[in-house]
Amino acid sequence: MTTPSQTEADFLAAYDPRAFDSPLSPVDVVIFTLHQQQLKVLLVRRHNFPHKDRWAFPGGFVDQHHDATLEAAALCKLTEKTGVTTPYLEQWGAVGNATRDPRGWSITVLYFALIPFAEPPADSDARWFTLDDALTLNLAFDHSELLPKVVERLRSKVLYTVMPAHLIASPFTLSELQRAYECVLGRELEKKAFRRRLETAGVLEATGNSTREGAGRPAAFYRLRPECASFNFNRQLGHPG
Amino acid sequence: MTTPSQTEADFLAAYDPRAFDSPLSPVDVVIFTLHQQQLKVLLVRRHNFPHKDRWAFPGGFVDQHHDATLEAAALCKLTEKTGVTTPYLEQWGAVGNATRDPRGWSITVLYFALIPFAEPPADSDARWFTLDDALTLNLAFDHSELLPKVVERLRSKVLYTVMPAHLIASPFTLSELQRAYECVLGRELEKKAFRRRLETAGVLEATGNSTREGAGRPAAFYRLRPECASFNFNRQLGHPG
DNA sequence: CAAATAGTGTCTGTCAGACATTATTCT
DNA sequence: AGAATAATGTCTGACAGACACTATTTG
Repeated sequence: MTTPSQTEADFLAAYDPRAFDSPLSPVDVVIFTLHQQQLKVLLVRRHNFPHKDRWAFPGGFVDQHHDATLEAAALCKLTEKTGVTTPYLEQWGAVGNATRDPRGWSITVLYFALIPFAEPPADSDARWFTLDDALTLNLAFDHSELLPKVVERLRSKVLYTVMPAHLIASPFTLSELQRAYECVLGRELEKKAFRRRLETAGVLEATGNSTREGAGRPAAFYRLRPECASFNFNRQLGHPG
Repeated sequence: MTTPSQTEADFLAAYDPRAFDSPLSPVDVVIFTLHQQQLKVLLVRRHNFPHKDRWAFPGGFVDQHHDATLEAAALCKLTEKTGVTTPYLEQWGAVGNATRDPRGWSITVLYFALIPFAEPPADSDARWFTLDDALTLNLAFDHSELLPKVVERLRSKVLYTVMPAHLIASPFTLSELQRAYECVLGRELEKKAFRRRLETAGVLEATGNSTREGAGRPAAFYRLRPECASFNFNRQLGHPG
């Protein structure tokens, strides 16, 4: 294969990418939002084989000519299904084995995204499911196995980040943000401790206005400082009780 | 492509994996150890194009017939270069773009491993480099860009895990473990706080014996409880000062 | 006024940082 | 004894949990 006098340029000129079987390499995005006090996941119904007509994460193959990077490919899948262009987007990891896709060895790179609620575009094949419903569906490929793992990451990171701020519309009140944390964690938080933590971290900034929305004292509006989008606290929120 | 009456079985029977260009999909492993109070990285010299003769992380393509999973493929690369069969092995993530490999679109799945020091097998093309040296080399592919990112993950996880225990031979003394933390972090830790933290977490177990190694009072030996290999503390070690 | 929601005061417990002190070995 | 290393005692400060309290709005 490599002769003694061959140069790198010779090698590349002669290189045929189809000479070897490469695994399939899809990119999938688990998109979360919060709506009506419930954590929801966006799923699309598959129109093609394999697993035609089953629900799945938005995703697909990298377009080698149009996508410059993996992250760009993931963002593209997300924007296509939601219209959102600047989500919180994080790579969960890669999952690869011989059995997850009936077509053969497949390595998916899984991302997850957090966006404020919006109805999918009218022409879309995508639908929001509550997390509980999504967990009971028999999703395409190994997506039913992956979903709980992605949720686990989300729940564990919520204990030391401001991730729930990305699930709601900005600006928001502290009570709204606290409810977002509570929906993700599935338990209540102490109001005072919650506010003190955000206050001393300095991750939020007040926006001049107040709301009134019905009864009660109006709340101040805040937004996440953009440079704090991935802020990490030194301590985790404590365990319940 | 999909006709109305086609079944999943028909589809799979007709499916040709080579009909589409798949990106290249290597698996690479960044292997760390601790030797002579220094954090070291294992690199191999490339014998083939591209980037012949440059140093690189151990890695290569998945063997679709012999590797059942991505993790098995990573473990296989590691064992081949070090002889170690049960390292601490964690996926760092996937990196994919059109430019990282001159042969074309390539998605690497990057793992990192922590092992107690051992010389590479005699017939091996692998060599330990101090981290500082490795960071100055011009490595193959984008490995010089990736190395600092992997190190960043290591350093940040050391603040709330027992990862350095995997870098040293077991059993170990508390002083040895503390030195391992200090080598990774590049700063000194408070002895009492360090011990109290491990004590109250209950992640170590004493092994009956004591050592003497030269001067001073002999220290007790401990090993990491296997079920605590991925233990997470609720609080991070504080920032220096 | 009462109900509802926003926001604060303050006590307690946990645990990391700092550093002084004691313990056990060797030469 | 003195040097070297291991191990402990204990004070302080940061910050989370708990919960009672005050503040501001609408009806």
